[in-house]
Amino acid sequence: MTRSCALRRPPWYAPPAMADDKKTKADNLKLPTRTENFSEWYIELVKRAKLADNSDVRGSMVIRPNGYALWENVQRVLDKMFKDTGHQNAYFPVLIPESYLAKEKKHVADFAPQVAVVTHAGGKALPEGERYVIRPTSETIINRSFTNWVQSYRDLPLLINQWANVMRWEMRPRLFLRTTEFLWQEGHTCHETEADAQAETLKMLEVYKTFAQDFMAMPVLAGQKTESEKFPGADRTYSIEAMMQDKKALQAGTSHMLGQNFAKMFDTQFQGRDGQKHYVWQTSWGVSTRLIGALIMTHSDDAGLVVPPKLAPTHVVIIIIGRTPEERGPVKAKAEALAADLRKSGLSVLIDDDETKGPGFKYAEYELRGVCLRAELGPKDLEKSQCVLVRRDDRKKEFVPLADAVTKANAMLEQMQKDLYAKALALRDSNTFEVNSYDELKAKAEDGFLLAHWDGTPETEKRIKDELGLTTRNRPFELKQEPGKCVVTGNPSAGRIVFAKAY
RNA sequence: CGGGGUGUAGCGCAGUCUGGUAGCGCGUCUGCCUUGGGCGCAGAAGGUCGUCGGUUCGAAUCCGGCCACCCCGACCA
Repeated sequence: MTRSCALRRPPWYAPPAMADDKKTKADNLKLPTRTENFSEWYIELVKRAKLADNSDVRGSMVIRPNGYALWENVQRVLDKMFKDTGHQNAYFPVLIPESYLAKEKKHVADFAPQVAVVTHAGGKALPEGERYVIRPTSETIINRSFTNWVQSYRDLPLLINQWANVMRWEMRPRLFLRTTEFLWQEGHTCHETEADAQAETLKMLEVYKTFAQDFMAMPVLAGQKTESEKFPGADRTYSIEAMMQDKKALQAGTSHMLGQNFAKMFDTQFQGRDGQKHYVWQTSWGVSTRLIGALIMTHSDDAGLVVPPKLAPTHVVIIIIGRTPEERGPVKAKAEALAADLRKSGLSVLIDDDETKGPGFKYAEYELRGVCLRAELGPKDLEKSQCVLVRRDDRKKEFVPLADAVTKANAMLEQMQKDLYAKALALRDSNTFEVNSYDELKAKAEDGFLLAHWDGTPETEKRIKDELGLTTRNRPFELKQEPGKCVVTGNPSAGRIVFAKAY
């Protein structure tokens, strides 16, 4: 059928597809490169590594097992950190009476465009005033409970966290980074004094920073957000900001000092040591599945996903090599023994004994999926009592005696964790600049983090955003604050702030 | 919501200009073969060509409406 059809073509006819035939099969399977098109690389990587799919609901995504496994590891580690700092988990409803949001004027005004409203239920239109919103965040409904829970200063501090989904109607969704529905945790706490609440706000920001650096191997700048970047309803907002490989900034976590704003709206009061009624001081803080996007864009390369060992669902994959059952049998036995030993040392191990795929295919496949370490084991290795270990990030082959394999694998993973951090830090440092004039700010707009003096006014901030597409990220604690002159207006500035293109 | 683009097999695409009833690569399935960087050979399955309508003897192809998705802007963790 194919043939007769082809013959019907005029003799000079050559299907355009022929042009691509020079490409090898391997070329066709490759990802777009980061330098060619970063955003296409990202999308393709997410899909090909089977992390997530777009769903038929615009802006919503399906998180596939490979992607969800990453989130589960994020959850496992953070949940422990929260509990170690005295927090408890609870769960609050996904539907919030619309009237709750309206109680906080700034809160409702800023969230309104992003909120999905339930207008019909039980087969009927809900009357005005009895409608529900799907939570975009839970400060309001949680405060409703807190009001009942808190009676006395003895009930404080109240330290609650919830793992949940939230919904914010987004105009321009992007897998993991910005989806209409996303998974997150939101911590909500009540304190007796302003100082206590402020301390909690910074403590949790520090927890996020530690998590980002020690587990995600992602350097972050912790600091305070400006007025206009502040959370609606907070007194102060803090964030951790990371630099992706395309030099754009990504807000990876936030922590808010809420003051008494929500307490006053919901009358959350306690009887103090002085016998008088006082409003509680509150905080809230959260990180989301956006972290998975951050993880990908920080470490991955043109071959696929790279995951820091401390968050990797699979640490080692053992590839069995051999032609015949006679060859494969002993190799497989040895592989299983090795896997058992590796597992005993705390690693997650996969053995690939699929005979229908060649080793080369498997190497590429596990690189795409981000398995940290590949162990190759074949007949030649058995003769020498060795195996081949290859780190995902540098892909250098090492021949290791089987007797040392467990120790070596663990050491390599530990080194990989460190190297990933160092590499990410080097990227950030070499793309962070002090700029001292508007022209320089403009010239370097695409170049990374720009430390500039700013007069502190929302007007100037907006002008820079409108004209250059740069937003303030935060005022990092680690950045020494010395007075200077605003690069736009020349007015006095208390210190430099980070400007960058942002996700 | 504005500007641009794309809808054809599971995925990536050609075919549309010039109408004649659908093809390529990858993947999948079967058999043989192969295994240290995406093996090879042979065979097979798989598509109401986004959707609705119009023109025509005849529409993936021409005309009109609608829908969806992607990219760029406004919003954002």
